[in-house]
Amino acid sequence: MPELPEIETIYRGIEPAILNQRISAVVVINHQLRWPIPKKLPQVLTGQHIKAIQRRGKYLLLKTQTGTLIIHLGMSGNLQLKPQNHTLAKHEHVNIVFSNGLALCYIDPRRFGAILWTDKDPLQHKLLKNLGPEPLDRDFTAKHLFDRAKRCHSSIKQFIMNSKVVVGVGNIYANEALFAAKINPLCKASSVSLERYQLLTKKIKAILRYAIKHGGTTLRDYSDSRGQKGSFQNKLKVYGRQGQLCVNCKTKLKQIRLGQRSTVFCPSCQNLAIKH
DNA sequence: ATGCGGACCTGTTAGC
DNA sequence: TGCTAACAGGTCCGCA
Repeated sequence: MPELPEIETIYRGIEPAILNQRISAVVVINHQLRWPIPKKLPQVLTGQHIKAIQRRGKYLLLKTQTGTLIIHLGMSGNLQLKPQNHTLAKHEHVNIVFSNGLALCYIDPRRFGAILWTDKDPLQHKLLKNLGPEPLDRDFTAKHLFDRAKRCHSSIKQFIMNSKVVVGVGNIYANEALFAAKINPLCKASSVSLERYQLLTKKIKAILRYAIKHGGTTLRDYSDSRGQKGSFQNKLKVYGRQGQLCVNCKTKLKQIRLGQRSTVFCPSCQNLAIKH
């Protein structure tokens, strides 16, 4: 489900509803996510206030007086705001109930997501401390990619999907950004020129911003915290369009698998190998 | 240090 | 119609 634009959309939806709110109850229906939800969570959270909410890559951080709740939505997770007396959805695993009567509901069919607690600096948590820069921040630059790529042997697509290189670029937006920058996804990251990385950096930023503006991409079941679907799926130029014609040159789009992920590109427009 | 495949899960769809 | 296999928005872990 969620890449950076989807997480950002969820973040913007829940922030005004739960900031400074008091947690009146925490109900865990199923502890078994990617890692077990800490047993002590209801005890730790109840009575606390949400002091700040932050997104780091695809992680959401909910800070209270005593620590931080680290939430990752995995492949199929979602957060929904509902009245506290709502009926439970299928695959609804956690409810965080606030004194304003709203419940923040964690729903995740595949349970690849995670809900963890830390009382230390969350950015130094094992899962977050090695993350690369935020793609929409100033320190995400062409030079950063170019320098980092020198010691990388993988393809450009796997390179930009590596969260140690840059966070938030998942399969959909990796495909779209490489198409926009006219780079073949199979091309070695180390063979891409600084000039081409300048174009790619611009395209990644532009596509992520544009997707956020459109509320993210709803392929099957993604929706924001109020149940609203995204619309960026209508703007996709290559992802999911294998066999259809390139919007630029009418060549048939090709699909391959790269690192077990579906990869779609235009063999004509994205012909950049070593040259640029 | 880097890279690869497997693992974690359920649901939907394509193909026979 | 029904069964099976492949695939789906992520990413950690163990091993080479």
